[in-house]
Amino acid sequence: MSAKDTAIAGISAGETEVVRVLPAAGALDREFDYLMPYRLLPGRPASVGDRVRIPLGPRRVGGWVIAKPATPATEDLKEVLGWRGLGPSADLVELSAWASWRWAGPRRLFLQAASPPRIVSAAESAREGLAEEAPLPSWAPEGLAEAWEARFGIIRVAPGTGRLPYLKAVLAASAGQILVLVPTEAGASALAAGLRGEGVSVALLPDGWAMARAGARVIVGTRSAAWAPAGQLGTVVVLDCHDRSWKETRSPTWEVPALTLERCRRAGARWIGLSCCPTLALSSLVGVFTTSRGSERRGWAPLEVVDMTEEDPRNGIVSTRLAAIARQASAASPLAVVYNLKGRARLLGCSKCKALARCEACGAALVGSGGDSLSCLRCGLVRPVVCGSCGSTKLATLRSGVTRLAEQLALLGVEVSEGETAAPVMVGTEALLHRRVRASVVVMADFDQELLRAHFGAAESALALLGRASRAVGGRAGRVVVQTRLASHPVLQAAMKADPEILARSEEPLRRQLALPPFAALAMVSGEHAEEWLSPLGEDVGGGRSGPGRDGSHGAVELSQIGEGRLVLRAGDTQVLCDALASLGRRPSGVRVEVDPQAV
DNA sequence: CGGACAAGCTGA
DNA sequence: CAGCTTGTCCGG
Repeated sequence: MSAKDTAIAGISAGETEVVRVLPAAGALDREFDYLMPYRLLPGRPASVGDRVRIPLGPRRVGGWVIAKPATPATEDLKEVLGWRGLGPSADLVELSAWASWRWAGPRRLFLQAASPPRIVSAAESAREGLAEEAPLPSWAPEGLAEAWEARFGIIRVAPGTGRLPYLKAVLAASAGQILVLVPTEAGASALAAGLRGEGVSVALLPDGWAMARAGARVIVGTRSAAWAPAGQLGTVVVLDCHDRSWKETRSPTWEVPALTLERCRRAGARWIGLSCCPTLALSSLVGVFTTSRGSERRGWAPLEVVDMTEEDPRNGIVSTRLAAIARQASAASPLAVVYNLKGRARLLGCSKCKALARCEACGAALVGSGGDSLSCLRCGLVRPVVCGSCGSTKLATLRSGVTRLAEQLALLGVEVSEGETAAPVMVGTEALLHRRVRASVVVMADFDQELLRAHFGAAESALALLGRASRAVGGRAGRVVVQTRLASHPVLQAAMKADPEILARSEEPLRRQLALPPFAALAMVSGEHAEEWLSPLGEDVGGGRSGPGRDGSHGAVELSQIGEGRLVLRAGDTQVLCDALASLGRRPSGVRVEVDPQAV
């Protein structure tokens, strides 16, 4: 008998508990019951969320305790092999089940996101006295009082509005822990540093997992931090809650705003989103509270529209206006030119027979790779510059890439850097704006590419991009120049008048008419056996015929084919959509489901 | 998922 | 009929 055999809180020596475990291995989304021997426990009973190692058939795999059933599923139970540290708290284990329904994905992936990056045996004991709720201070910045009162709210702020005042006011008033989610890692660590400077204890995820679990007052992180351990969650703040990076692009395609809203509902916590251009989808879930017209106007940079329909076509992408702006740029007043096509020449055509330069192997467009060869970005084929149809060696650039643009600007005699943030003139893709570039002027070289994207969220993304550009130039103090053939597009009107509502008003009827979110819930299902897997939902796939469920339990869903092996499932709301997906049996590997797809 | 095992195919 | 592939089922 070792010292460990003495009784521990909740269990006496010799007794064992039954734990229900979800294995971490593979695509096995099933749970199994085991005996948890007390000798393996860390001086307390097993908790829901604990990580354990279990025998599964001939294998030994990791897993999570997801319940402690009073009566096991079978008589004959095997023993847990070992206790492997703390995992998600019980409320997050429950939330993982919800997320698995909501985004039709395996639960283990959500539990993984909610687990510490390394084994944590015990939460650090730095627990502070948790704050009580206090009234919002009188100096709280605009919009916060209304959102605070509503408990769930988006505050529509101008681009580049300082976040620290909002966070300090939340810190003064919020009970419990405050979870702050920032779109980029750089932004998260900068914010954590800023708050620490104010003397606040901050856990920066993922490394600060144990500290968050131990009760840090503020938890800061990026997407996966939505799953941060916070036993006493008081408020969640999502910065730039419209940002596309809040959506996980790999399946399951969960997203931070919807997940944290559900988390707050369950925890009785507040949810505050900050955004310069709230999306329709999110505005349909939470109220939007505006700030004054004056402060919004100060944050949006003056917008200059260069109408490319009036431009000499021989100038290509470098309009007379862009050339003039580039010549004026200096180290003290830098220019950033944003162009979303990489490389040198993205679309080539034969000057003689007008045929497009396409890859013989796969049919994709061939791009110029600098010297005297063409290459295919899809399959990697490289071949000399010769027209595939007539053999001519004279090809014309129909659409040039960012490198070509940089070369053209350099011809004007200005110092140009590509992708860097150094020279008076910087040329790069959208990524340039993500890197917190400082510029006096930002030129969007071909904004029509953003406006004309075939996705229903294209216009909203385009406005978000202008918001980012406004932030880069410091709002009113700078300038954003847009080259376009769609000079009166509502996105441009909205940015020009510093009023995102203008875009919302034009988008809403379109979305309603086309039954797109937020007026319908969509899921894209793709892969070889997609149609077969979906067949219980309706007979006719392809014609867009609706097929109510056999038992009628999940209401009407509609299935339509949008491409080779790509189907869209449409329902009146998320509940109906997710119930329909959940009613289907095990998904064959290779069938991919994307709930709330961006691109339809 | 990954292993176990059964059923089906092949070649001598 | 051994040896191999392919498919289906199971795990507590």
